[in-house]
Amino acid sequence: MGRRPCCAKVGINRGAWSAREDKILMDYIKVHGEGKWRDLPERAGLKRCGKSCRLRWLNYLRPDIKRGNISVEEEELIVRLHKLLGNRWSLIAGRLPGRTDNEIKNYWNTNLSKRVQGDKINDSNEPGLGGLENKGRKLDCKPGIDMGSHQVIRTKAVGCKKVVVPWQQDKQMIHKSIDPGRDSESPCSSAQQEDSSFRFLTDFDINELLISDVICSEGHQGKQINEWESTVVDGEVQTQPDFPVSEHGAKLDASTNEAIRREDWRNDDDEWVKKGVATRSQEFQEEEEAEKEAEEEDPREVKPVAEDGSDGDFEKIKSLLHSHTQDLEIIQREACPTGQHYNNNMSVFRIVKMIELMKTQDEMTSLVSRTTSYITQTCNIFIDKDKDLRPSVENWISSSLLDSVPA
DNA sequence: AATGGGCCCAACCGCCGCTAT
DNA sequence: TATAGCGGCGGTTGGGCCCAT
Repeated sequence: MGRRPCCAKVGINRGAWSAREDKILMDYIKVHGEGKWRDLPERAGLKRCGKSCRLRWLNYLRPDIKRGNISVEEEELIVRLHKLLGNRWSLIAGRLPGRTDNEIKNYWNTNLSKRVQGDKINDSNEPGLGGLENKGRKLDCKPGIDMGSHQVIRTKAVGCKKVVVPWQQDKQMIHKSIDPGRDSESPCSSAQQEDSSFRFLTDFDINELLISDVICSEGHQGKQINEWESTVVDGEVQTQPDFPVSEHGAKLDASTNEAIRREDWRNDDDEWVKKGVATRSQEFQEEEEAEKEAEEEDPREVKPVAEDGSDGDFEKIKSLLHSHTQDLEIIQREACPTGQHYNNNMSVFRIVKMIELMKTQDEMTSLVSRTTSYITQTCNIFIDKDKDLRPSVENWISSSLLDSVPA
């Protein structure tokens, strides 16, 4: 299956943009906004390829682009993010407001990569950025950050094959499912798994998400899991009264540094898993007890509709979900300073990407735990009570999410 | 002053993921 | 389910500039 070229090659201007072309493009975008790049040249009267217009706008004409030299602080951040993420320039650029991926890529290739190389050769015995100099400047880098060899975090969509989300009555299974060292066998009965209307909430292996996707995913091929994704996104933001969404922006840098500092879980997956097995069993027991206590007092706890036979909790659930889909907007806004919004079909893996720099692994584990718990809790209400009502709730969850996510 | 080499960076190219149909 | 199309990403290119000879 061939792809037609993005534009006709004949009659198209190439090379450097003239001031007049820039003005036409800026004026057009000012009126019509970004997007529809393919049609833009014709509509705007530009003899340019749509992709060329997009690039010109994103890398040069955008009003929020920061001009001037890259500061020492920015440079250090680039180095550290590159250590963490590898050549994923757009992600790195997302952490440097006003800087474009192209600019950072160029800066890396022309300045930093050589110095990193030199650092590896000349300074192999000394940890840190000892050999990293920039026109007389020396980066003030924290000890323990090795410029040379590193293992980057690679996020990748993970195919969801297994069912691990447990039923309400066996809450301990929730913890089992997120513990990398424990048995990942599905706690759900086959009959429950076959319930197609519920499957979109359960077709998900948290073990894979945690180990392969969050920590260092490799060898997995993504696939679309839109229905489930929406729900988990919903759960992700809605299930955590202790999740300080409004403070995320302020915590971005601190959490990034923290993520980089935590060499222990990045350098060796197996080692991390071992550590996790050793320490998490006890942690989860403690968390479980704490949760039990908290649940008894939590006014937001949603009781099964079956208890009093009314549907009143449906409205309560709707209200909770709605309030947290608003939180999702905040997360998006603060996690995407470049304005690069994710589109309506929010996937959990995109969310993971967004927050991977903001959250440590432990936070992530806790996040998935709460998400799983909430989804399970919510669904059981309808499984227990009213099979006819459940699809409408599922639909409502999906549609309300779509409404709440900025285009 | 002419020339050649190196550097910088805007722009291009090709591929890929996602979405709509 | 298959396919077409769009937007985005990362690697590469090449023109212009600077500097040493």
